[in-house]
Amino acid sequence: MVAMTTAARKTTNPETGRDRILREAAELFLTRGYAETSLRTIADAVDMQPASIYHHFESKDALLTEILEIGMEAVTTAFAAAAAELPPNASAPDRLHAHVAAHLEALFSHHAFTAAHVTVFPFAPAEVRAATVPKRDAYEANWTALLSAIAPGLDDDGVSIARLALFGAMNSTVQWFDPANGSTSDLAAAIVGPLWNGLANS
Amino acid sequence: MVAMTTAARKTTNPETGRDRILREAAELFLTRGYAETSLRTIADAVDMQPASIYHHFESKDALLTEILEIGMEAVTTAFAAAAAELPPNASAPDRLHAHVAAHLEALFSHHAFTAAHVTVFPFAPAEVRAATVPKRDAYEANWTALLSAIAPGLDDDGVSIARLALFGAMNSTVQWFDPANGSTSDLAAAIVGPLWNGLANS
DNA sequence: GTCTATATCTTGATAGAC
DNA sequence: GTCTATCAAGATATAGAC
Repeated sequence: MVAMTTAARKTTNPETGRDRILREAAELFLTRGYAETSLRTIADAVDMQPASIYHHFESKDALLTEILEIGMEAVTTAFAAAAAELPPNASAPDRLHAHVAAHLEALFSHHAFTAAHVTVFPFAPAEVRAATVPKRDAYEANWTALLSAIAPGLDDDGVSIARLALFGAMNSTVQWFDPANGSTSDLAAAIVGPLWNGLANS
Repeated sequence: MVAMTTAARKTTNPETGRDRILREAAELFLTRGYAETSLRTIADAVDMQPASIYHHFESKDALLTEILEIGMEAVTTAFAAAAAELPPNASAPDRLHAHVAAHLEALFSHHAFTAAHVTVFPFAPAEVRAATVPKRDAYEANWTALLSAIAPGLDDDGVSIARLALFGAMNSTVQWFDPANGSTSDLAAAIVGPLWNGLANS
């Protein structure tokens, strides 16, 4: 059970059997749920026998854990990349838009992995959740810092509520937004615009 | 398999064995997930044998269907009640706050039933989802009408996105808000305030 | 690294006594 | 209306050949 980093995984092209299992399983967990998806179903999707999966992953839980970790790495990397690309003197609404767009783009480009985080995580077995919590906390801290900086009038509770409500709004998009109908950047603008200026001005 | 309305159910006090099953099952589905919760677990929670549950519900799916229906009735009733209580000349932000507060209040007072709607519905068996969709659509139409009225500057797409993002924000509260830490009305104000006036002014 | 075969357990659901 | 007893199916996981 070797735990590779995303970097190591990315240099290992092309897609291995192991990667294929991860990808198909993530897709199935996302659409059907974790407990609802059997190893037989996953095995069918990758044209293997159920037993063969155990050569790559020690258990179904370990498979889910790795999927969730990949998803959290994707949004964390996207957040850092967006910060690096912003001009130093970017305005507050521009910064907000850049990070919302980055989150949404990661949500849809690594769709199965990141979206599984949104919908599957709450019902994952306790051990699986516990293994993923530290990375989630670190990512949330990025957002707390961002919102504090751009909305200095909010107190700590206000920042918390704003962050959680914004997460709720962004993450719910996996259940209703179709990237075929527009770019994630436009979607980000449609969310950030009314949020920044207020519905009062819309 | 008699399908009672909420009204009929409410006049049938006190809590029957059947009601107890509904309540405990809703709680378990919410916290552990539907597929993750066995009938044996539900039976334990109500101090019965698994077989006894089948006297009240014809299947596990039927039990979930009824739970989801109760939840949707609760928010629909709350929306109508909030509309009825508003003065005819209430301001747009007051109307928005009243309905957000009503939704949140219903979410937490009928917590297990309405929150199950948020988290369990996406993974419910297809037949269960199909049975509940019409009531969900009707409820959503209420919000579309409300948002169109109070933010006339938004086009249809803008209204849709605003509604979905707001739903995402409101419904995510079941995963992080604790009613012991404040009233749902205050929570509604904390969400509606920045949303209405804009983060730019916060 | 993938297979066949199978062990072991848990699941939703049923039969029938009381 | 609740029970005991049980079934048939499906689950995760393992053993060992190739």
